[in-house]
Amino acid sequence: MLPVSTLLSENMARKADARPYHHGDLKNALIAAGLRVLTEQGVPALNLREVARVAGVSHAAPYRHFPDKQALITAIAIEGFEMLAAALPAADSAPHGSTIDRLAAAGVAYLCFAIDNPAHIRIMFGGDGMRRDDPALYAISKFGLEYLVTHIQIAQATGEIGQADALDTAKSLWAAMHGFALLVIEGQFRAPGEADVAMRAHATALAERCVRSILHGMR
Amino acid sequence: MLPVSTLLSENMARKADARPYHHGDLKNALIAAGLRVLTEQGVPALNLREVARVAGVSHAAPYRHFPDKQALITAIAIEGFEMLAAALPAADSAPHGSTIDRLAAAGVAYLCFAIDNPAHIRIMFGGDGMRRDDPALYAISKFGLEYLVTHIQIAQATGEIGQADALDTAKSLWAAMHGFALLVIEGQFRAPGEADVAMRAHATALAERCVRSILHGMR
DNA sequence: ACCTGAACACCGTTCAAGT
DNA sequence: ACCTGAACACCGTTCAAGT
Repeated sequence: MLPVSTLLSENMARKADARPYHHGDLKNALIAAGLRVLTEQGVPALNLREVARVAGVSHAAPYRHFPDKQALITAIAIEGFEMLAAALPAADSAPHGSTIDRLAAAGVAYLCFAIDNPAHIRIMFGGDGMRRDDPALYAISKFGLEYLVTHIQIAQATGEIGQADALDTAKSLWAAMHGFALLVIEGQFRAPGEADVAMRAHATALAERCVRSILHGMR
Repeated sequence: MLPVSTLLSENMARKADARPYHHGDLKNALIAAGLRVLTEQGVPALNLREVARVAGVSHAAPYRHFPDKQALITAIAIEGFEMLAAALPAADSAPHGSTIDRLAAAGVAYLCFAIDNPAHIRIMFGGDGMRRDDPALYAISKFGLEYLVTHIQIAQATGEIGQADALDTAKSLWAAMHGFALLVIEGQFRAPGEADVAMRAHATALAERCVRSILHGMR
C-alpha cells in the first residue's frame, strides 16, 4: 500500500507531464510525433508503433484517432499543404513590386518551403502510403496551382505578360519550382564543399530566374 | 511410389520451367520481380518476401544475391538510371535540328521516360530506402546533368544560346523536366475527363516550350 | 470516451542444414 | 555454389478488458 501523498503526487505528475497530450489532443500529438519520426529517421522508419512510442502512448492508442497508418500519413500531408498555402501569400506581401515579382516571390517561397520542410514535401508528393482520395487532401492540394493561375491572370490583365493559357503557364511554373525543390532536397545539386547556406541562395536565385524566363516565354 | 517416367518429366519440367531463373540469373530475376511488384502494387508493398514469391524462390534466397532490401532497391534504381542514360542520346539522334532542338528533345525524352516508367522514376528519386552512397548509383545518376552541360556548351560555342553558366542552365532544365515528370505521374495535372494520350501530348508540348524559354532566358 | 495488453498475420534478417 | 525451413525481433491491426 502506497501512502496517499505518493498517489496524489503521481496523479499530479501525470496531469502535468504525461497527461497533457491525452486530453483530447492526442491526435495532434500523433501528427507531430509522426513528423518528428519522419524528419529524424526517414520515410521507411515511419511506423505507427514508433509514433506511439514517441507520443508516449501504447501502440494501439493511435487507432482511437486514425483508422490506419495511411490516415496518419494523409493528415501529415494535409498539414504540409496548409503550411504551403500559408507560405505563398506571405511571400506576396511585399507591396513594392510588379505581379511578375510576386509570382517570382511565390516560386522562391515554394522552394524555401521545401528546403525548410523536406519531410513534409516528401510525404505530400511521395504519393504512396497516403489516401489520395481524401477530400480534404484533394481540396487543399489544389491551392498552389489556383494561386498561380489567379496571379498570372492579373499579370495578363495589366499587360505585364502575354496571353498564353494561364493554366498552362501555371503548370509550367509549378513544375519548374517543384523540380528545383525535389532535386535540391534529394541532394542532386550538391556541389562538393558547397555550404547549405550557399546552396540555398544559389538555388533560389536560379529558381527565380526560371520563373521570369518561363513567364517571358509564355506568349 | 511414383513411376520413373513421372519423376523424369518432373525433373525436365523443373529444368525447363522453374529452374532457368536459378542458373546464375536469379539476381536479375529478382530485380525484374521487384520492379513488377513496384509497378503493380506500389512502393509500400515492395518487400523482399513478396519479391521472392513472384520470382518463385524461398524468402531467404534473395539474401544470396543482395545483402539486404536496400541493395535490391538500389539495383532497381541503377537500372532506371541506365535506361534514362540510354533514352537521352536516343532522342538526340534526329540529325536535322539545332542543338536547341536536341536539348528540347532530351527534355521531352526525360518526361516520356518518367511517364512510361513511373515505378523506376519513383525509386530513382524517392530517395528513402535506397543506398545513396552506392558508387555505381552515384556515377550513373550524374549522367543526365553532364549530358545537358555538354550540349549546352555546344550550343554556346555555336552561338545558339547565351553565355550563362552552363551548369546553372543545365540544373534549370533538369529541374523543369523533373517537375513536369513527377507532377504528371502523381496525377497533379490530371484534368477531369482528359485521356492519358491527350495528357501526354499536352505535357510534352508544355515541357518543350519550357526548355526553350529557359534556354532563351539564360543569357 | 479513451487507453492498454494480448493476440495474429506478416516482414526483414540470420543461420544451420540440405542438394 | 546455391537454396530451404526454422527461428527471432518487429510492425499493422483487432479486440476484449480496464479507467
